[in-house]
Amino acid sequence: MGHCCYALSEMTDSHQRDRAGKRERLVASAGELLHRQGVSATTLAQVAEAADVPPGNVYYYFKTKDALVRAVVDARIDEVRTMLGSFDAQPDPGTRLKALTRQWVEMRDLVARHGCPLGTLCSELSGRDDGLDREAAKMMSLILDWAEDQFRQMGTPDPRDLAVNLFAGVQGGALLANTFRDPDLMTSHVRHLEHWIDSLS
Amino acid sequence: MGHCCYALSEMTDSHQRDRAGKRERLVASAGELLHRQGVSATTLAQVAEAADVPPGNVYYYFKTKDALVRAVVDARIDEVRTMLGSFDAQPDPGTRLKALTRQWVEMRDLVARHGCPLGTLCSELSGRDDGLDREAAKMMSLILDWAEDQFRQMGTPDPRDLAVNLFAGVQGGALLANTFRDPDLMTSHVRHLEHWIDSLS
DNA sequence: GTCTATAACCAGATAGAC
DNA sequence: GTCTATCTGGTTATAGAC
Repeated sequence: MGHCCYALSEMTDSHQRDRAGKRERLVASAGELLHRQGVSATTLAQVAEAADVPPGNVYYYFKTKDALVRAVVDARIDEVRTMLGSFDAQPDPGTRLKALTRQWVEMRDLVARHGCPLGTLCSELSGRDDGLDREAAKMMSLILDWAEDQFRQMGTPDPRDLAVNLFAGVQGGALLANTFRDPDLMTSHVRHLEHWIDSLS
Repeated sequence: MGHCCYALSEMTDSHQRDRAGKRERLVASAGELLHRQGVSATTLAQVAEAADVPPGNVYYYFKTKDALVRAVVDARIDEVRTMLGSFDAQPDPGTRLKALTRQWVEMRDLVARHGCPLGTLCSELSGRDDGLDREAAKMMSLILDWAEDQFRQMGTPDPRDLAVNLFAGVQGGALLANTFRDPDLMTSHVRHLEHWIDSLS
């Protein structure tokens, strides 16, 4: 997340460097294209070309298109975990919560162009018969549970409702920033949310 | 909007009853399918079948698929206008704003299943080279401008920011309700927003 | 184990029949 | 004026070549 939104974990086994390299390039390219164009509008040929992999060759690395999408979602889940973990360095829950919302300010240009990478995925994957919608929901659950915990540490009543309120604000702000292609909308809206956080302590 | 979310304006010319009837049935069916499945995942064959029109025949009524999508967006814009107009009956701006948010509570089941009919459209149509993204943005502009005006009537400072804050909350709540398939999330979140509105006056 | 040629299918769009 | 048979292109997926 954050500056390096489409980043993925480093490869570990140098024996399988090329293979893993291609696989990861495919997931990275797919993640970017899924964000920019949506899931069903993105073709495997586009993903292959963006990853510099021969077209049609995608099926060697992923049994089906859905499997590739699933890999993208799982990568996002990892990114969310890493992001939340990085906030532990902050001294108090209010500062940690503002470190969360600041992420969306930092990727405001990306958000204005293509929407929140998490929100658009959840929106498009919602209501699928396979488990992909639930997988996408995990991204949001991680954040909501984490935020709820922060509010609880602040000693506020109804920490879950506050977490939902905060993150709904972030997601709704991202949607409007995208709709109006206006990164500044994201910035000023998050400022509003941060003032709200400060008002609670 | 509201209870009859996919409703369209009545036909006017009984001479063209069948023709207009089919055209409107196509727009209504398309609107529902676009909401349920998304734009690019919806095929014209599905729309034709849902509207009980011969497949392939869609092109007699709409030059292209984009033209059909545009007709759906325009119909939504009209629905938004009608909805906002219906709130004029309310006595004061605070009550009018709560009448707005109440709409999303009333369609909470629809929202939980397929997302906000306005938000998902804007999300998917954003960043298109044709003017469809701007057309979709009009739906949101109408609501934001109207809400801004209500806040201004309440005499609050920064009415535009408050309008954005309110509607971002609604849209974000809809996204989370959809992600977790939980209509109650929409209900309780809107209650939170309504308390916030009350706290301003 | 890695990749390519091709199959099978389905989309949007059109020419022309009624 | 209304509708249908068909075409073209592109997509997912696979069988089999290297």
